[in-house]
Amino acid sequence: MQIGLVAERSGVPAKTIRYYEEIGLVAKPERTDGGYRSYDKQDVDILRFVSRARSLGFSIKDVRNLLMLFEDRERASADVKKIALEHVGEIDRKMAELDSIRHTLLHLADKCHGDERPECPILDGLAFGPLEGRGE
Amino acid sequence: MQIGLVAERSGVPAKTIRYYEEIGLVAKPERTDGGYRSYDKQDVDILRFVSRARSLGFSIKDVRNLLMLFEDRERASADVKKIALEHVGEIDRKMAELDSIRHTLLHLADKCHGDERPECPILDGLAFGPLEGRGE
DNA sequence: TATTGACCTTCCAGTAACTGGAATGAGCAT
DNA sequence: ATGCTCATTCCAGTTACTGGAAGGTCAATA
Repeated sequence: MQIGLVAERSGVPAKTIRYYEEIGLVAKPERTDGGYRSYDKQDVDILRFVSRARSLGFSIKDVRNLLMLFEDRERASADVKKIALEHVGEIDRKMAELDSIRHTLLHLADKCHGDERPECPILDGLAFGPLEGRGE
Repeated sequence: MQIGLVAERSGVPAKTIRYYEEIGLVAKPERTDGGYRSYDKQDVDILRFVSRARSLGFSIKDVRNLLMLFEDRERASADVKKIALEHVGEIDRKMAELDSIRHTLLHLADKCHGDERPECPILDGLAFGPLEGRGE
């Protein structure tokens, strides 16, 4: 499978795939006689995973750690478990924040009567604060 | 309130706050006689919102649109409602993706027996694909 | 009142993570 | 052999910060 198809299937532009290879985020693929990069299905899966994580605000460094978690055969099983679960915690935090923005938006939509009158008084209130009883 | 305190309370570094001002993402604040920027509580709320959105993978452009949604007094109410709800859809998509990564991680953690033996055969399977019946 | 120290200012340079474009090569179809 | 599409490398540009220098503000203290 060559890079264009992988790009299409994974949602990661060919340019970005080459960049990821350059910085060592993903492994160098085989090359055809003509020098073309040659990928398989798993590469698509990995790139899709990377794409997902990136679009959710994980840094390249984060993603690197996550991938290492899957690939590292040397690391003790208990370690992997521990780190994986820590990442789940991080994800839960992100989900809570998404939900917070979701609430803010829903609140805004709710305040709009849906007619033509321009009246969505959200900034006048405190729509941006931590919703419901400030945690921490 | 001066910039350092705002930085601390919003979680956005002072440097970044100045940058956001420079690109017009947030409004220029008042200045004290000495030339210091002077903020109020709402500025903190706005910056916290920005910070949240950015850390969840929304681009500056996205954030700009979201903020405009709250601030634009001219736009028809029905419009605002419509756009806000579209953003909610986008957020739901993000939440599903987060959940997908969450599942992948949980699956990995589950496969680790927790003892010392390095055996977490996740890449050997298909842990990176769309989990359970490929949607789309 | 002078000075110290924390915090602020602007400006400019550097980094991270892409992204676009030029120049060129590969591989298949007419 | 001539297109055409897709690939290659390389270099330059963009976005969104981030660090550091050089210097000003301000409250507290010697």
